[in-house]
Amino acid sequence: MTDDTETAGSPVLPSTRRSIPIALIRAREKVMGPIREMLSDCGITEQQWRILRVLEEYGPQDASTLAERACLLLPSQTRIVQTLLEKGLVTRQADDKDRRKQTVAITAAGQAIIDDKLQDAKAIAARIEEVIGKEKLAQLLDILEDFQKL
Amino acid sequence: MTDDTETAGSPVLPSTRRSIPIALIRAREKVMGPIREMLSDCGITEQQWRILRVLEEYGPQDASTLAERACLLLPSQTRIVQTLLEKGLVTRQADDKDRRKQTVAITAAGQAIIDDKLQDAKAIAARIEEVIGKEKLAQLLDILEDFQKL
DNA sequence: GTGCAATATTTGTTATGTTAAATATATCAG
DNA sequence: CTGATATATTTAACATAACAAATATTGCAC
Repeated sequence: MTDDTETAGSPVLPSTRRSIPIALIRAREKVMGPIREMLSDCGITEQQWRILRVLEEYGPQDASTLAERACLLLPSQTRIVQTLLEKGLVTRQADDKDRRKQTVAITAAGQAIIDDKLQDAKAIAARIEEVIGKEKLAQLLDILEDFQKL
Repeated sequence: MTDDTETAGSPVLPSTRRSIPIALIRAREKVMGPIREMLSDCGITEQQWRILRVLEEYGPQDASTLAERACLLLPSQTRIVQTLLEKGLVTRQADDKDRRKQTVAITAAGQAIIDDKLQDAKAIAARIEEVIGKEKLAQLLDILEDFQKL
């Protein structure tokens, strides 16, 4: 099927298959399918998982930095961190130097959840690599990183 | 900064910068920033815009097909289409052959909104192309399409 | 110290994601 | 033709998140 089949009256923008934001979300939905399944097993949402992953990678950090890295708005993050606190998966405490800042950190229980899902996550990553190819995947990640320059 | 700076105790998964789902969402957030700004001007949400874009590209189509293309669950889409109906941007009518199916189509008013935003959208696309590069952008879109095979 | 900016949280509203159930139509075996 | 099943979509209900505005606290310049 070419881009001209099945079109409406007069498309004035690039095909949605060649639209960056739509192509990104379509790819992401495909990737997230098995991951959401994995997470629903342990009662963790996508955003909660993202916070845990960022905390694991970068260590304890203030709320603003965490929100930037986890792609969350601060008010949303505050509520998500609260539920993670109740679950005992993270801690939150005021910074000693600047008491406006709240430092969030992952707990052993939080780390345990990541460790538990490690095999699943690796299997999902392997499946993706199998379909897309190692080389293209590396290219993709390189290009995606470039978007941070926007 | 290397991947080893600022790490927590023992990261067991790839850096979030090399994690496909997180890299996809980070890139998408960067791209969507100016687009959300553009859309807020005309009181259209991201999902509403996606529906209009897909309807413009593929023409009138049944709800299931539309949902698949716009990356929306049917119940969410039903509500979004209802608000688009109230705004007069789309129409919905039962299919003649199979009256279970609902055919959704964009109206002239809906098309007008797309046309209105055309210049803005082109400027945003041009900015992305300027930063990422035409060639890499084409590569990116090719690779993202491959994810549909997952 | 006063005023202003910065950091987070809190609150309220709206929109969406998600699951299950309900509705309407179509298909098909008998 | 009837009843059972399958398909397409909507509705309902709840949880989550986006977003905007208000509040509280701290840090900093003057």
